[in-house]
Amino acid sequence: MTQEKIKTAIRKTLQELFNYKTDKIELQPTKKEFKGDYTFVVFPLAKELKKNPKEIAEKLGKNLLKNYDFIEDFNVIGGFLNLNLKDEYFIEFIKQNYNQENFGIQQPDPHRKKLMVEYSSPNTNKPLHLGHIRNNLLGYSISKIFEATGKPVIKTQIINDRGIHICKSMLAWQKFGQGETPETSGMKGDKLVGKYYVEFDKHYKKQVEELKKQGLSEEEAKNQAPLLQEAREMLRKWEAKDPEVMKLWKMMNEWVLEGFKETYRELGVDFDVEYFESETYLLGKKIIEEGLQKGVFYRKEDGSVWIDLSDEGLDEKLVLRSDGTSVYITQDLGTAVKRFEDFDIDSLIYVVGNEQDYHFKVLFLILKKLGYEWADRLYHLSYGMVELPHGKMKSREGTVVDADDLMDQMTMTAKKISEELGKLEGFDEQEKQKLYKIIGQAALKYFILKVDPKKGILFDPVKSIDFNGNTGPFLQYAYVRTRSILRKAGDFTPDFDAIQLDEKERKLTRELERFPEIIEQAAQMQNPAIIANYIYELVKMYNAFYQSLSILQAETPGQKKFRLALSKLTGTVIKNGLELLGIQVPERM
RNA sequence: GGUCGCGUAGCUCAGCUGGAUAGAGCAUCUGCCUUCUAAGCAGACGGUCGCAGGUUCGAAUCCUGCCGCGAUCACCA
Repeated sequence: MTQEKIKTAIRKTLQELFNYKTDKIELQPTKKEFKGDYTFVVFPLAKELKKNPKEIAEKLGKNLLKNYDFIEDFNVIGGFLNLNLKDEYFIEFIKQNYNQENFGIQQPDPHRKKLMVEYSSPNTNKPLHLGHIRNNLLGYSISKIFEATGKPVIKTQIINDRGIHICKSMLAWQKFGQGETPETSGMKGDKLVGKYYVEFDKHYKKQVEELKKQGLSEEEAKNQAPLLQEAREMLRKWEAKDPEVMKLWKMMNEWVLEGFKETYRELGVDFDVEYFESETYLLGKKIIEEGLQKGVFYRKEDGSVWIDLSDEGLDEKLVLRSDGTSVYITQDLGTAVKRFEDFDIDSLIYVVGNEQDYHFKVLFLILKKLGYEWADRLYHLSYGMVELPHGKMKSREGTVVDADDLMDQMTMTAKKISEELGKLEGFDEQEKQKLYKIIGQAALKYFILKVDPKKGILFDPVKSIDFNGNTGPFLQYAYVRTRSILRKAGDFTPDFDAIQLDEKERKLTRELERFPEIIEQAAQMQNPAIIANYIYELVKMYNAFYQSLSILQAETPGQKKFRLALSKLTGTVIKNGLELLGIQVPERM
């Protein structure tokens, strides 16, 4: 990176002047109130060198100015050394990069060990909802971001296609479905199955009420309701591979998966490998055996197996039931190990909501105690819940926002706003439809990804989506303008004459320079919001530049070319940045 | 109750691993479409960074305590 030039210069000079060695030089863009392009803070050095910060800064500045020709000037305020760079420094950077479509984006290096990202991982008893959307967007985006740093990524999910909740929809369908299928009902498969999950709950509640009237306690009634008993029986049969149950299970699972596929496609996310819980739920028992031998676990009198994590500030945790069957964490132990066996990976990110923070803490700790060396390269990308103005989403109470419905709604909103503004008038119907979708998706995705994952989101489906300000469509629009200006200008060659740069041009260039660094940072912190907010900053600067400096009517040809190049690179960064968020960008709008 | 997370403008959020006078958008008000797309730009208004201490040249940022909100503490997943 070009910025490295400055850092290296500072590093060298510090060593020459004070015999002070350091690897990390932190450079920050100079605040607009002060003169300069980059600021180096010398306070931290003052202590170590036992010298007055101002003195250090002055000396450093003088030597930099003397020895490096890209430095124009410097000034010192307190312990801040503000460096003024020559125009050539910025021009050189633009010249090098303006034509690079992949600016900032690296190709995954096949020689590096891979990273696995697990996300989505739905249950097959109901459709995807708003919460899954946040999960999917985060998972997909973080995968893209890592790839852009050169790390190869395997995207995966584990489909929870087994268990009592699945049996509930199956049972309800069997009892009340009258042979209804996605074809006969015209419903999407996941919606149909979800309908019977709700149906189960309705009838179940009724039964519980009746039992309570007969004098049973709440708890007894819930436990003894015939429907639940039947569902449990069905689960037992499933585990015994009863052919009837298996057939039903396979059929309904296929319906759901077909439905998911469609939702994923609409959302623009995908997976490289899929795991199914029905195939992996028995894994992990071997690991328990292993752990018992190593003395990591212990067995209680009733046969259940536990781990004591109290010296880590956690509790005792069950890892195997007294009847020898596995619990959630047993399976997760098993699948984690399996993944490292199946693939050439060195780390694994789980994208899972923050209600499972504790679970993953325990999971990682156990794996560490078992001695897996990769255990400290497991990460939980934890994110906050999405809440609605009315409160929480509850699938049984019908207060969920369905993923498909939401996406449709976004397309409609995009259409409405576009029509009101009279945009897209020259486009034919097919192009329009495509654009509505792209714009609606951008609004939704950006709205969710721009906030820090660990924070909760308040999502108001009607009000919260806007196309002004810090939104997806705003950024798309900015990109489209960079394209339009290049179309007008036609081809140009990069022979920038000696020109003087405007303050806005310098600022924009300085911002562009940061892009590769920002990607690195977003990957490191596992936070796509860093990219989102960076692009927004960039676009604000671009708009200011665009609006107030005439690009095509620049005073000199060199200036015009420079501005065009600046426009082009800005467009590239917007595009690449948005694509890291899984947001498409149109050529025109 | 224990543990974890969050608390920044009326609202929604930034604030990059401690830096200079705290930043956007929405909302409210004022300007700017005959010149590259006004889904835009320029400006005004708006702050005890939950509260109280501490660490230091310097704290929204780190530490401690308290208050508020949320999650979690199952032989559920």
